[in-house]
Amino acid sequence: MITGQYRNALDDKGRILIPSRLRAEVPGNTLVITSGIDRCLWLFPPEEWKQLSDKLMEAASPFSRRARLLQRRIIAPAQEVELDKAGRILIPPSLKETAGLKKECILHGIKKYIEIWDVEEYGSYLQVHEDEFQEAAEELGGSVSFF
Amino acid sequence: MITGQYRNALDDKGRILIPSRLRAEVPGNTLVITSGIDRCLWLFPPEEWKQLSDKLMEAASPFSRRARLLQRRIIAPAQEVELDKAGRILIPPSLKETAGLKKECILHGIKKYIEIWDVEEYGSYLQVHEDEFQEAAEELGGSVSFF
DNA sequence: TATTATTTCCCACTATTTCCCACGTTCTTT
DNA sequence: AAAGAACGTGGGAAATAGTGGGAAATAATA
Repeated sequence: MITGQYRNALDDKGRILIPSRLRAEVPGNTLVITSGIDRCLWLFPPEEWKQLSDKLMEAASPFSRRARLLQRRIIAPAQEVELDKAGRILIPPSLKETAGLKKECILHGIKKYIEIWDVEEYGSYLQVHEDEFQEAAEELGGSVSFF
Repeated sequence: MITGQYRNALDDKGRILIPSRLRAEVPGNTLVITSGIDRCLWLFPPEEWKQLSDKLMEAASPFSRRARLLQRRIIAPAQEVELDKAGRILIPPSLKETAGLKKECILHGIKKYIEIWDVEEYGSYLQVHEDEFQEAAEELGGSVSFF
């Protein structure tokens, strides 16, 4: 169960350290990186990736415009990456660009996968969606309670 | 039943003491800390956290915009923290920042979880929401009575 | 084929985290 | 009131995390 939010930097070679707390939750030393929804990258343990991509493909005949779109956005950009001895991965340049990563990044775990954001992109994402978040939380008030 | 309001200070290393009265109500010596709604942090006993986060994840595919937002705001920042021998926890830097904690903090128990606020943030929160509080209290007047 | 550029692997340094201990203050008990 | 226990705070040292950079290996270009 991967959670926790961290701030690390891309170095000049395009490498970034996966925070050790997150790393500890990842089996093996390879991950699948791909373009996420919203301006970020998604990192999956190979197992999780297999499940997700299989599901995406099932629902997805190449004759459906939407399916093709999903496949192209999520599946096509996926690459396997290895953790080096220091626990870093090399971000493929094309993905670095699509996510708008510059130097300072936010990494966080969402239970089953890890997201990587540019710090500023994430800041403005949160800002733009603040009202929507408050609404969503308010709605939860009706169905989720602690007791 | 965790209740009571206390004022403790973060030290230079980002540690804060959980007041012993609150600590006494916590089973074990680990808590889950995450970003709350409004500018504060929430501390849950692992059990409670599991329940809450499972509920949040239920309705939550990464392909729903609203679900992603909730996951990013509530689930992603969550981290397990251990109480040290003195009964303190280390506030992860990213959370310290999101909650705007400086030094003096308010800790209070709300039945099943603990909130941590920066003293000043909390003061202005109360001020800003005073009217709304009065209204809410008024509404309750119709349905809740002490006897 | 020689030369240059890029990638991969490894090592090293610094900052942060973790673990432990210590001290003054406050509360409780006798 | 005195003594002891527990509470709240601080800090030092060892271990680990995070970052940078050089050299070897591979790929690209002329």
